[in-house]
Amino acid sequence: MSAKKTKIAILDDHPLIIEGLKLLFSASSTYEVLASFTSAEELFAYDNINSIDVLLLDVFLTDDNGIDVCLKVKKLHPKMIILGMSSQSERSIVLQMIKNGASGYLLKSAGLEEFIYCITHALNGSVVFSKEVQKIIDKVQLSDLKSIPRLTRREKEILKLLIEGKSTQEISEELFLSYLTTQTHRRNLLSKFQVKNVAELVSFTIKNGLL
Amino acid sequence: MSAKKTKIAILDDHPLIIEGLKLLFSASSTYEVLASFTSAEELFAYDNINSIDVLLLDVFLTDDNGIDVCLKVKKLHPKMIILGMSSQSERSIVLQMIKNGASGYLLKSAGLEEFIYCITHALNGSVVFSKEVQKIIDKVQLSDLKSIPRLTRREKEILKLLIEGKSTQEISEELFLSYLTTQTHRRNLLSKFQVKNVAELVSFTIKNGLL
DNA sequence: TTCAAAGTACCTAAAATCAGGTAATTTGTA
DNA sequence: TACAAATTACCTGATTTTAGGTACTTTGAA
Repeated sequence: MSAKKTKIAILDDHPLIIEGLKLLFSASSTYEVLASFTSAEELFAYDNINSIDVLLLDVFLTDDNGIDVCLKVKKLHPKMIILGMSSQSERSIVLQMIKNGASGYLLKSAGLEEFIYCITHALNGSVVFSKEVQKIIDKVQLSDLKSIPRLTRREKEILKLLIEGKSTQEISEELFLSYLTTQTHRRNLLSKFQVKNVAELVSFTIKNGLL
Repeated sequence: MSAKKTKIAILDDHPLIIEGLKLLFSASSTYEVLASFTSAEELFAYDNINSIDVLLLDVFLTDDNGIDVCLKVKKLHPKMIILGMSSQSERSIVLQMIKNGASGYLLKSAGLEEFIYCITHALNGSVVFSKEVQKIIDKVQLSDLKSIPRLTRREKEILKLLIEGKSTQEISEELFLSYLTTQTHRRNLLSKFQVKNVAELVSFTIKNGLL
């Protein structure tokens, strides 16, 4: 009797992680790694994408944003189970992933059994987190209606320069904007992120792997 | 004829990475993974530490700072070849690792062949970098005499609060300091890091995994 | 015990940020 | 094409940061 194995796909830009995961499932009688990708384009170009049961999705990709990828995949393939992964985790990013349709979130530092455990339960329809992630989820913080705001192109540009430590004056010159315009964008950024100064803005942005 | 294999140890708090690396070397006739650790304590407690030829060292450990670990290991075991690894890399952190005795630096996103290649060359006495790291090294930036400064206890406290977006006033109240004292520490931080505002300070600190 | 480093605190003044507005033009898309 | 969103720009004023000093006390290590 040839039981069909659950087909896993991996999207991660770390070949080592991919190898580790492949190894992890190689001995399994219930799971098999169908394919692995190091960029979102590869995934979307994959012609057998409909066969994927579970997608293990790295959230911090070099070219893409895992949160957006998650949403896009879920729109196109609603039945696919997606589990987010990253090395560090910020509460807000985990919640955002769930909001975008992910069935769970794992830290890459999770033990090997945890991976198996989480995948199994996600397939059963649960939303699952690895232990460390669960800890973060559990501590309810005031700060956490704070979802990740959608930024405009201009705002992203300015945010990037702010992170580099540029002043309003310098940003204005670099982008050929009026000092006052830059100030407006700056203010809108603080307001969108619900932070009260640029330090906090920078901190939040980097910790969440945005930009 | 039993040629002695080169003995590799791995210090990384990601079990998956460890598995991936083990797999990578499992087929090799010249290398073998002697041991793996998920914390610096484990490494230092290892009784066969003297047999290690090459240490693959994750720079962003949850409990320890890879840069410090590197220095400590090199002091105790000068002949051990150390290769730094991380997911992202900042020029300054790579340089700091080399300064502390590392023989090279790899991005975890490096291809599998790159790992082998770099280890081989490091054993021959070269200082090696994976491709992506080399790119970063190559672009000489003005900013890069900027080594990572040594901070005092107080400065670390204040830096932490600055990252949280706290103002001078708030920090003073929280630490029971005069407003003017906090201002002095703040100024010293900017000066030590050679940055010109708190945004850049926060950015540099987080990107380098300090604190 | 002695000396350097760390921690504390104060002064002044320029520069930049933050916060509250308003409003015209341009862009993208339904 | 019509409407919403984005981009641009200006005004004012309070608050905070940045930058240059000096100087006394405490702490820790040689």
